[in-house]
Amino acid sequence: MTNPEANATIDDVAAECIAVRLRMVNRVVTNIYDDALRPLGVKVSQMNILVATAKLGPVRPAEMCKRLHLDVSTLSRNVERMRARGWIEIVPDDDGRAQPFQLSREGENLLQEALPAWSRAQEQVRTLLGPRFVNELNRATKRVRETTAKQ
Amino acid sequence: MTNPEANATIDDVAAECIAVRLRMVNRVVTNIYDDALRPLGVKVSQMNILVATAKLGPVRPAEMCKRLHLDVSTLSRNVERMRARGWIEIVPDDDGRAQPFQLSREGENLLQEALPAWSRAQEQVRTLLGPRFVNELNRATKRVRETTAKQ
DNA sequence: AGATTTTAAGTGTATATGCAAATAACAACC
DNA sequence: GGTTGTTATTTGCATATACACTTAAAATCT
Repeated sequence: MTNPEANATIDDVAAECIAVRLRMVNRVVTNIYDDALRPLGVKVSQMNILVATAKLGPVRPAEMCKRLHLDVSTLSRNVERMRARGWIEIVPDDDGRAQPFQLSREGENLLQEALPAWSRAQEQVRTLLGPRFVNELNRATKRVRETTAKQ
Repeated sequence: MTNPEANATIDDVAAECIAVRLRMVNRVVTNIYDDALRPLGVKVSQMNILVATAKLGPVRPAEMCKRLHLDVSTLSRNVERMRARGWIEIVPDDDGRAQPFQLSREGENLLQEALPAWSRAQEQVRTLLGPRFVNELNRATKRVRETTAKQ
């Protein structure tokens, strides 16, 4: 029952839980992109950050985290791994606390080389989930961006 | 451009990548459920498995993994953690390789106690994402279940 | 200017996740 | 019935993720 008056049951959770479904689809989709990107030695999680970095130019971790709704400590480790691989580089900043980073030449090369694999995965996933899901995902994403500011 | 003839660009990835959006929404939603469940000392990832275990009765890891599209090694560790907490118990099986498990009494108690927190998170997420997204997620989930059998 | 508060980022710890390889038990084949 | 192959699960390793806490630097306040 979706009746808010009634108390939920374990069966309701099994039948309706949004997190169950979303997390399952997320696993399947992530694996499809990761499979396609494997020959390039990059995972979709890092490609996401690299693409966002390409778009934002030199950007501070905190700013990136707001955009991606990512915890700063998570980004910190990801940045370190990608820096170690030479895909991003730290740039100086007037504020001594800040550690802005940007895409390196190698990072841009990697992205260029990854585009065909990305396209294949993207098409595979679009076919799997259907265009209506993708449309609703876009709307939901906008709503999330507007609603939860993620200090 | 969504034109399959043309080569994708980095801007296309930033503007269209399904994985970026899905993973972001997944992070936000997981955090909402985890926040609600924190007082109970369980995360939504484990609650998912507990609920599936409640529904399936004694179940083998491989069978559970097919249902949830989870890697067997991932489930193996999750089961170990939940067994250590007393929420599930291993049951004997004729096949010496199999390690079927079921919900324990304590596991069922935990689920019962977690229901109100789950309901709050579920409503919060439904409001955030909108009913149309939830509908499409359900359709997409069915398609994933039918399409990718996940050996 | 000096003390306090706020902000930016990194560290410690824990869970979640998946691939590759190892292990163990069953099944099939000759 | 012993060898070979298959299946079920676990382990080793690496990344992704977040919370709590720490550290360092800037901003504010008096």
